[in-house]
Amino acid sequence: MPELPEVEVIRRYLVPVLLGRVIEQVWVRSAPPVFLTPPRALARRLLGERIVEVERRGKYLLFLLGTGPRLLVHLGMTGQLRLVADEVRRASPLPRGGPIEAMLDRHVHLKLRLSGTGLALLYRDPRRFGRLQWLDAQAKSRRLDRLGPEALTVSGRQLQGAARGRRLAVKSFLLDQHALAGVGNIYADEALFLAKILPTRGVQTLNDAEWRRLSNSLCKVLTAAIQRGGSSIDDYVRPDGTSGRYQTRHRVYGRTGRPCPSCRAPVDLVRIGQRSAHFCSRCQR
DNA sequence: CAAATCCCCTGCAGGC
DNA sequence: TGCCTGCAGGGGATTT
Repeated sequence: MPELPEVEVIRRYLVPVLLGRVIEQVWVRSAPPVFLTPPRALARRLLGERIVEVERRGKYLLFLLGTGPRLLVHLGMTGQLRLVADEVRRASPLPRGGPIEAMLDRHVHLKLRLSGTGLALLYRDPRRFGRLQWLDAQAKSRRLDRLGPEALTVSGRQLQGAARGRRLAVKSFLLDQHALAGVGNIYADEALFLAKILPTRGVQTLNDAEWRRLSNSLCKVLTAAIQRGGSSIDDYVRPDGTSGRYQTRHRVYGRTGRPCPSCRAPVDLVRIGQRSAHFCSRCQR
């Protein structure tokens, strides 16, 4: 689900709430394969740590802890980080089916109680494609080290360099996190539309100007999406449960058969590398 | 080495 | 109403 804009929106929301807070209680549900670090060991290590920074790399979030280690979080397709009131309500049970009760369902895998806030941070993930990992103070992470440059700030030259010697569709290239970090299916389609480049084009066929247009389009689309709180299609919500508003601005993603916002021709759909690609065959070349 | 394929999961929409 | 199929924002391991 979440691509770079959604992860960044979550990060910015969490920073003012979490920084300086101590994790004073940890609850885990052992549901493989979410826990790259065994859940009980993860809980033991998180307890008592102070959160000193929250960083993002590609689609990963890193919670930096006071004694040096980090908690690495990837949200997969349906992962959510939610802030909820962590009160004990014995006298008045929660209303059935209410939003808070929904947050305490079987899909919650981790709950961190935050000092001085009355809040808990929940990790919830129905499909369990997300991952949680403890990284020791000096430990290197192969997952992080192998990521390509950040899509938000990548240059045309960098993109071109990463594609050198490769032969694959430009759409597949944008989705390869080792080539470029942060882009997923929505923003790959949107950026290619803005750059007027067909998703099926081989990377070896793009010229300098096209690589430049692509990097500019990536920056433009990702920035606009962050500004509007990300794209809420199905599961994605911000930590307070509210939806993003960029999904209404999608030009081609999820708009198969509907008019291209630029030329009114119907938006096309093809499969590229097992994933759907939306595009306008008139505007994109 | 690079690229294609399969698989991990749940939930939902659409067809019958 | 139920059952079936296909599809979904990700990415890793395995195969070719």
